[in-house]
Order: sequence, then structure tokens, then C-alpha cells
Amino acid sequence: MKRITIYDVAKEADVSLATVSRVINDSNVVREDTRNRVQEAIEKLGYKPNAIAQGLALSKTTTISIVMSEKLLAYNTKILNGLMDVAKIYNYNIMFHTTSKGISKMQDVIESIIKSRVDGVILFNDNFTEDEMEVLHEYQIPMVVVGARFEGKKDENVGNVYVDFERLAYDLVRDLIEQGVDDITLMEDRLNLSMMKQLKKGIEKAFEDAGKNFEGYISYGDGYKSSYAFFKDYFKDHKPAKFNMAFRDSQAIAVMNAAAEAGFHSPEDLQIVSVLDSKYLNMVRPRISSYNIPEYDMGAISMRLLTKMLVSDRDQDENRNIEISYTPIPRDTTKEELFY
Amino acid sequence: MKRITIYDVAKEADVSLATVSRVINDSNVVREDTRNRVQEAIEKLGYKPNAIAQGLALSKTTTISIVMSEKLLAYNTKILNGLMDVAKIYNYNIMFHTTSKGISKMQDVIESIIKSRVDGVILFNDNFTEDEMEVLHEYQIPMVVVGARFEGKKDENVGNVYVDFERLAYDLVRDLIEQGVDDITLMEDRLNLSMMKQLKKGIEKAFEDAGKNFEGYISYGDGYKSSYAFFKDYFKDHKPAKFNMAFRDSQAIAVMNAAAEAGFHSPEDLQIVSVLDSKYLNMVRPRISSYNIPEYDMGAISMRLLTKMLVSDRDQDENRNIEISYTPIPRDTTKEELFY
DNA sequence: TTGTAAGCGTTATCAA
DNA sequence: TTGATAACGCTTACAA
Repeated sequence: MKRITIYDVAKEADVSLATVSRVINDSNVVREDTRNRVQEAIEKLGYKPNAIAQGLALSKTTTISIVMSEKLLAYNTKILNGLMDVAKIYNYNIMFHTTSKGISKMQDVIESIIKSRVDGVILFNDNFTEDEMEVLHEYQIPMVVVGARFEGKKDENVGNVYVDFERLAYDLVRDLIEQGVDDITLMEDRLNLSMMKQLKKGIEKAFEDAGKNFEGYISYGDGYKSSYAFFKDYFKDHKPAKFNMAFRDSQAIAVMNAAAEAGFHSPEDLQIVSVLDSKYLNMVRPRISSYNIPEYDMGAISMRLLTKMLVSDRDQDENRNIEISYTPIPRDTTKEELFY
Repeated sequence: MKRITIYDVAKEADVSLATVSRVINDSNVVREDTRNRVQEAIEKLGYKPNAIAQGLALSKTTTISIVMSEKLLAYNTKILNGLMDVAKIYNYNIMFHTTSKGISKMQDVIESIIKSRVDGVILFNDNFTEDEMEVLHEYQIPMVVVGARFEGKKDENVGNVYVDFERLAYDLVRDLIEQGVDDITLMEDRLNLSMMKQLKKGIEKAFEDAGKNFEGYISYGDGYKSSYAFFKDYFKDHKPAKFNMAFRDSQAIAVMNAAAEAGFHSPEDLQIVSVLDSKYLNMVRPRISSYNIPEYDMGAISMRLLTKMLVSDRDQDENRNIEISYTPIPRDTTKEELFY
């Protein structure tokens, strides 16, 4: 079956293809009755404009690339939904790219982004290097980095929507120290080293400001299983730290379970906070405290920012760096006076 | 900055654009030294072929659409990763579409799929209607439906990669009844009504075969919160069913928590199975039994099937319906003799 | 208000 | 082995 083109519609409606083009683009210079005639022809033939040809003619694809690491995908579905919804509102299509160790390196992803001539890119702040960014930069593809603070080179073509994890950690730990708690542990999250670095920096600064030295950074394998195994072993001859900071739910649950099975209970023996919230923190017993970070909104805001960047005159200097606020969610694993 | 085109490269290398096209497409009819000359020009100018123009010229976009409901996204990241990896291997780009109640209806998504002239579509078996499918059908876009069995119209353009949830439920319940357990509950999952229906059908069949009638279908609101609230209330004046089947982790955890807080403990007072596995089932106490369904593989297989369909001569009758097997994962919430 | 024709950046056919 | 040139399906001056 031959694909219907604009020519077929033109012939059917007995007009030129220019006129057809005008009606599908809602140009208002076309007379009512010819518009109707064209519409009928479109309906009758089931014509759908070829977006590829439009893209070529307009040098504009109305599609945006989103790139995220495979590992992180499971933790960022809310942000993704925010991105998707706003993209939909502005009628952008989404090209979705994932990066992973073996199979799809950042380099290849960027290559295919450039080739597909997308109008813009959303990047999850993750383990991409500045060199890799550089390429997108050269090709002047507008992009916004979402997640943590982006430290790389910036100009009017790059935006950043982020949570200030460094400050979050700093504020919390400063308060803890003020209250006399300095037995603090930060559990490494290898999925998210860039955010880890910022948390660590914040904690170290708080310790430094109190004239102390932070030595509670614990590093072990990936995922729940290895964290759990680590702590099962660890608690054989160690007591838990008074205050335990994890980045994600599974780590927090891992310490909690291992501790409980070693006879240490939260919050009396150890307090626990997961920085990222998840519904599962509310399902385990005791319920684990965390921070509320409006993830869906982060996605929505990021996409909105990008669409703004795509239409705005370059000199217009709106703010391309948007900080997202967070609020503590105290549950059972923290004491009231320390986490609120 | 003007975008570099094939003409620029041709001029730089002092050849015709046809020759440049040949070298970027690895045509082997081009002489070694001119190939090198062209390659150098490409490097020098940083030329990247315009995939849009290629798509137009070839009537082939080498991109595939994936469509999934927003609600389900969080539960299907593994399948998605499987899809992405295989797409990457075959060099397909991915257009990602989500559907949701208000903002992006299936209809619009299909519209944009047709317009963007993707080569094929992966659909998560969900709440799309046959009418909606019909459109893709008319436009002869190859597609594979992944998840549950697809009941709609099929021809050589549609494949299906699925788990036979009806049989899963049937087998389990038949065994249970044989062992004398017929006090069984199935908790509705509104996120996934098509799978629910199949589970229910399987259970009913098993009851029917035993000359009994299944009346244990429980329907309540969405998500953990409402399930938990429902059971908190329910257990005030009801005892839990002997055997409780949930579709996802949060529902299973909801019954378990509510029951525990009402003084009923698993597995003695109530056995619990979540059909879909998740790591969280292993993190709660007691650990909840489930089924192992190779989700990543389902994605990988689906994408592989689609790519096959895209290249194969239509008459070639390979199997386009692939059943995925599952195995029980007994944990703490089931008794050994009943779930293995 | 409508039509003609050039252009978007490729690939592919045909000649040279 | 290379080069002209006609598609591919659309948008958009410019002319009528």
C-alpha cells in the first residue's frame, strides 16, 4: 500500500500542495470552503503529514533527547514522567537514550543525538565527563542537566535544574553536631557518585566548621544484597553509628535490617535517614525518615526550561539555573529533636 | 554556525556528494585514497550525516517507538532496559511515549507515531482498546505487544511476548485446592486490569474444575496507602484468607503489614504471594514469596522479535508469539508444601 | 486566496 | 571508480 502524501491530498481536493500544507499548518490565509475540501480529502485518504519531511524542510524536528543511565532508570521514573508530560504539552517527541557500561557508551549516544538533529537534550547528571559534554557544546545543542548541580562549562545553551545536596548534608550535620551527635556515617552509593561527592563535601564542611574531622564514609559493594551482607558482618564487632545517612531506600533498609538482626534498634540505637524518598520507606517497619524532593516537578521544570531555551532569543538572560527545594520527612527512624 | 552538510564535505575533499555518500555508507566501490581524502574532510569539518535527510531518502527511520502507560513505568524499568539494550545493538533509535489519563491519550500517541514514520512499535499490554490498535494496523506498522497475552486482532505485523498469567493462577490454585486450601483471596490491581482479568480467569477455572465457586476477589483503591487502609479496616472484623494473592509488591506488603498489626502473622495465619517479584519483597520481614519472571529478557526478546519482523520477508512464518516462563520464588510467607 | 518553484540533506540510478 | 541528477515529502518565498 502506497503511503499517502501531500500530493495525493492535493489531487483529491483539486488544489495545489501549497494549499494543503497551509491547512495542515493552520495558516489562516486559506478560504473556508477550500479548507473544508482539503480537510475532507485528508480524512478520506487518511493522510498523516510525514514528520521526517517536515523536519527536513524546517530544520527542526520538534523532538528532544533524554539520556539517562540504565542503572538510574529505576530510581528516576517520577522525573521521567514529569519530563514526558511537559514534553507532551509542548508537542515535543522524545528520543530516549540509556547509557550503560558495556553496551551503550555515552560517546555513541551523543553521536546518535547529533545525527538525529534533535532540538534539545535533557541529561541526567551522572557519570558523564566534561569531554563528552564538550561535543554537544560544539554542536550548540541546547541542553539541561537535571539532578545534581552541574559543574561543567556553561553558557546560554546549558541549563541546570538541581537539588543542592551539599547544602542539604551540611545543614543536617551542622544541626546534629550542635546537638552533640557527631557519630555519623555516610553510606556510599555507587550508582550515584556525583551526588555522593556533594553529600560528602557538605558533611565534611560541617565537621570542619565544628573543628572536627569526618571519618564516617563507608564504602562497600552495590545494591541491597551487598549492603546487607556488609552490615551483617560489620555489626558482629561494631556498634552502629548514632546517625546513618543513606542515599537511597535500599541502603537505608539494609542497615536497618542488619542492625535489627544484630539487636540494634532504630531510632534508639541508630538513627537512619534516606536522602531520596520512596514509598517503600513507608512500608518497612520501623518507617524510615527521608527528604521530600519533588521529583515529578523537577522533570516538569526541566522540560519547561528547555522548551523556553528553544524559543527564546539567545541574548535573553532568563535564569537557566534552578534550585529545587526539599523538606525533611520525619518518620520512625529519627528522633524528633534532631530531624524535623 | 552553519551546519555542515554533505556538500561541504564534498567540496572540501574535492569529490562529488555521491562519493561522500558512498564512504559514509561503507560502499566498497570507492578507491582507497579518495576514501581517505573524504574521511579526512569529514573529520576536519566535524561532519555528522543528517539522519532526518537519510530517513527521508530511504523511507526508513531506523527508530522504534515504545509506548507505555505512565503509571506502569515504575514497574517496568527492567523490561525497558532489555528493550533499550537490544535496540542499541541493532542500531535503532527509540522514540518513547507515555500515556496517561489526562494529558496524553493513546489516540494522540498513535497519531504522533504514525507521523514520525517509525519502523516499528513496542506496546506494553495495558489499557489500550482494539479500536486504537486498529489504526496502527491500518497503517501496517509492525508491532509487538509485550506483557500479557494479546487478545486483539493479529496478523504477520503483530507479535506478542507474554507471560501466561491465566495458567500461572490456574496451576497455583489447583494445587492449593488439592491440598485443601480454598480460602483464597485475589487483590485487585487497578494499574493492570488486563493482567488481573487473566489471573482471575485462571483462578475461577481452577475453582470450577474442583466444583467450587471463587468469591475471593477483593477490589479497593489504588496503591499501597489505600490497600493498607482497606486491610486495616477489614481486619477489624474479618480474619485474613488463608492464601492471599497480590499482583505487585506494594499490595502484598499492605496486607502483610495490616495483618501483622491486627495480630495475624504470615505464614501461619495467612500466606502471601506477590505475582511480580521485586527486590523489596526480600527486604521486608517476613520476606514475601513471589514468582521469578525474567523481565529484562522479555524486553530483549521483544525487541529482537521486532527487529526480525522488520527485516524478514512477510511470508516467512516464524513464530511471532513467544511465551515467557516463570518460576516460583518461595520465601517466608508461604508454606513449603504449598508453594514451591 | 492560491499556485509555482526552490530548498531542506540525503540516497540511488544511470552515464560517463 | 566517479559524477549528474532525480527522487524522498514537506515548507515557504514569491508571483499570480
